[in-house]
Amino acid sequence: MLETLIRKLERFVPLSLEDKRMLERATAKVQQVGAREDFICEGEVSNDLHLVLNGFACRYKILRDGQRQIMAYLLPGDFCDLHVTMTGGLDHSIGTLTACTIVSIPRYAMVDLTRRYPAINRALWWATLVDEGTLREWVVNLGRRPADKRMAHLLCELLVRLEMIGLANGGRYELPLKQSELADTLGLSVVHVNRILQQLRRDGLITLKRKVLSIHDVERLKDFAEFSPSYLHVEQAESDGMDSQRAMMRRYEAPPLEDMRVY
Amino acid sequence: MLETLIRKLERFVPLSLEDKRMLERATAKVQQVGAREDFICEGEVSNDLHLVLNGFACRYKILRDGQRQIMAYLLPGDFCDLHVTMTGGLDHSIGTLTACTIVSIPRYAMVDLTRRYPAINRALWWATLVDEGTLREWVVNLGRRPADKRMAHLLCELLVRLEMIGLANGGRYELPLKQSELADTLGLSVVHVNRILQQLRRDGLITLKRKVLSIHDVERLKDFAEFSPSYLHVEQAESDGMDSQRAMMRRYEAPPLEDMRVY
DNA sequence: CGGCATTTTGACAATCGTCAATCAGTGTGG
DNA sequence: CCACACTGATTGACGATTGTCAAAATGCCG
Repeated sequence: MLETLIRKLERFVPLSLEDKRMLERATAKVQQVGAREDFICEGEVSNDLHLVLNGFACRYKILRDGQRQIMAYLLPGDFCDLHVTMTGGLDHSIGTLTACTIVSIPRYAMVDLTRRYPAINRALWWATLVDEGTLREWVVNLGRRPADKRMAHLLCELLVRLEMIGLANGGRYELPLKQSELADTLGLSVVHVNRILQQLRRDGLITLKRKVLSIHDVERLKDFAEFSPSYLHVEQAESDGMDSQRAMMRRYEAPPLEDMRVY
Repeated sequence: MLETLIRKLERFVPLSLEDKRMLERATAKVQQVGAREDFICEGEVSNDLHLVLNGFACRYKILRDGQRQIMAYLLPGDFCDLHVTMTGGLDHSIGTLTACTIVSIPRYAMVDLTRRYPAINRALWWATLVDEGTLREWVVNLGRRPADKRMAHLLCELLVRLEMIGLANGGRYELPLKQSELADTLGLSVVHVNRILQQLRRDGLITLKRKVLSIHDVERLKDFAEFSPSYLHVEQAESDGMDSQRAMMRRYEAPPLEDMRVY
């Protein structure tokens, strides 16, 4: 059931069969949520953590005047509210963008797992740090890039993230977002998003039709957006001839401290 | 030496004398860094973590065209690069804004501490989650607030953070930043920052002279900025008549899971 | 009193937002 | 199959916010 999560975690830290078995066993309820529904609301207290199995969800906040800002996209394999384990409550809402499959994991199960299985502990740490790096990148994007590069950067990030979970290929992926949702992500108006998309199309950088995005020349778009995927900690295991097992070990050894359980 | 850090951590999790003693013992080198110097550079690998003891520092990134975006302010008691413990490298730079005192803590010492002292583990987790919450708030600020509210929000955040470490009082604190640094934080131009500050002064919200900021009516500014400090997890221990010991316990018990070691 | 960094101003331009209308796609019921 | 309604995308005209450039004023330090 949790293949996507496990595959993601194994990008960071190798997990034993036991680790994986225990993770699988922690899942409680699986629920289907329709498109554009909130499934965790601000202030709500829950004894479960949530994980996206399928579909696009997002973390967002609504301001007094009704404006919305999306703070994160939650893709298959992403935790929605891992931090609630410690803080006990959310100061924002989480809703779906498309229909989603959401797994609940009881808080106590997660606490237990992280206490007893150091590799899981480490892996979840990595996942959190990647989220934090992504937030930093969004700050740069919102603060200092003009609308067109901002959009391009987002499209590049989604490309890389979706590639990692097998949902993008050859610069092509399904982008099930409305322009108003892109606007709420990039801090722009819908109208401007529309114009920017058309500009990117005119410039031959992308095709976006019927919710399918095609990036014509990925390198060109990345260069235009000044996109560097390092913050996502992608490591293309096979690309330099290593078999994936060895690649994984090398990755793990990089910080030269055995059994590094931090926090 | 680490009073500021310890006081901050104790806001989240009570620490035993032993915990505190071990933390103190972990410190290695203490260095003085002049104003506006980089002390950790992008890509640089170090076996030490860094903690601000004194002064203002920041995390930032420079774009191709020379623009800078500040992604975080690092105040006394804040870790600069806790996440390097896992990822082993930084994808951005860290520099001082004022002269700073910086403590180095060997990575291995930190790993050891977090493995052997669950309370320290928990406390550092909290600190990280607060940082993440702050980043989310900055995304909202940059994405959806106009320049004046954006500035007001930043000033409120700094007020609360500085109050927590005893560097602000009665809506008044030393703000040693140049307007160009505020601009690089808020994603604005220097000229616009200048005009916004004048507007806030004209509106009677603030006084800012010789690097000292006075907020005339804190509630009014917070309301204007739509600032809610929940993401900073401030809890005013004494304000409702509890003694601080009890307040701390209550805080700790809030998520009702004993010995919660997460991650 | 210089000399330099920083703040402040004004004039102007670019980016981006708002409003309102039109167009296109999709699904429904007759 | 077509009329209809609805949502989302697109367009044009216009306005507001914010940026750029260059100069002047102020503050700070030796």
